[in-house]
Amino acid sequence: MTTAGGRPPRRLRADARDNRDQLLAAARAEFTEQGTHASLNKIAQRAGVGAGTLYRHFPTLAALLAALIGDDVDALCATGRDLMTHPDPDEALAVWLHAVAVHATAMRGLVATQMAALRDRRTAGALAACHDAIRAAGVALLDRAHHHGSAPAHVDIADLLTLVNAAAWASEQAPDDAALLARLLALITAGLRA
Amino acid sequence: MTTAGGRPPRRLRADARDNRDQLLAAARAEFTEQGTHASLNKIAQRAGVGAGTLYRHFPTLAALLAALIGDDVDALCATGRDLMTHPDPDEALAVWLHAVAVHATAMRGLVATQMAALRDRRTAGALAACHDAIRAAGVALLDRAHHHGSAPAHVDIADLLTLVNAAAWASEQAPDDAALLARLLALITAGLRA
DNA sequence: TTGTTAAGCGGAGAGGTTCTCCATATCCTA
DNA sequence: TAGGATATGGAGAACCTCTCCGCTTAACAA
Repeated sequence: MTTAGGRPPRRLRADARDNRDQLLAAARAEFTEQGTHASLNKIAQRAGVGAGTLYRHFPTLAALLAALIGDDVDALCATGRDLMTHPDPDEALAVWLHAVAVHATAMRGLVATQMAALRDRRTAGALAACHDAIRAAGVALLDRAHHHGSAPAHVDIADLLTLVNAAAWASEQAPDDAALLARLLALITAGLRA
Repeated sequence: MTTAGGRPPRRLRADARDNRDQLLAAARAEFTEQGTHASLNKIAQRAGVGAGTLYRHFPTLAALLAALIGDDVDALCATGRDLMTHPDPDEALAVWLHAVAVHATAMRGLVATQMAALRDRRTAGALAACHDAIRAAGVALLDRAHHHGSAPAHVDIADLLTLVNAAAWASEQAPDDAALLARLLALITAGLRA
């Protein structure tokens, strides 16, 4: 909750803090049901607050998302640290990439919204912190695989993560092909062992 | 223009045909400027017709897109046929995949809209024909690479194309990194030679 | 306890979108 | 040229996002 998560501002009035929590809960519920295309209006309504309140707490969709996925991101980084002691560096990397992809598909539309948000000057900050945390974890695993002799030297972790996210996005578009994500990741990791 | 393109219906009244052409031209212009998030209202306005007319000719965004990209798809298939005589099967496949990706990024948002449309029962038909045509061209090239001994046997062309489209989508999200697409495709094709 | 005040609230409203409906206008054929 | 089939357009319904600002209320000092 502390490394990458969207921290609430310095000090919040008690009622404001309650509303913020209500909003996060409502958003999580609504996103789970509708994907990130859920209406922000409806989230405010579900939380029992006015639209203005939502927009004051979370000026953009990305800010809301960042607050929501912060914990997941921290968990992902912890998993990465654990995997550093895994006996097989190749498998460690593969397992972690899979975890990244699964996280990305936690809510329908998450990947796309994140990618879009990273491009948007207004909102890049909130999500960029999450991204950086993940990249840092990934670079360690990739380095280890490289020194182990299996991964090629010229692979950029940012590119690799981008491709993994893209695969997650694609698998999200085909919800009735549950095995697609695994097949796409296999295609990708095959390249790493080349 | 004949294989996969969105053919106009059987017989069209002369004025209707004119309007249809106006709409396609306006859509192409608007999509080029704004990406596929362009407002359909504005397209109708630009074409000088009412919104109702647009929706009668193209009930959905996907139908409009299918009519627009039909020619591109045919060109892609022709390129595929040409590449069948290329001396190096590996390179032929790589070149063709690159062409597929470039086609997919011709208009911002094209890939995402297509992918989404393929999932939508109302609109799957129009674009599925395009997809099938491309897949047919790809399977020939992949087969050839496989018999040449380079591509692994278990690769599904549909998965490969999905991954290539996903890469195209990702590179579209990062418009200021012009080389990203090439790097992602390199990552993918490295896996094919594994 | 009570008064002051800044923080926070909510919802109407501006301006955008998609998509439908059907009275009207236009083409085409006999 | 007349009449029926076909196509039109734009107002309107129902959504969306995001802003503004008068009102409410928590928090703190006296």
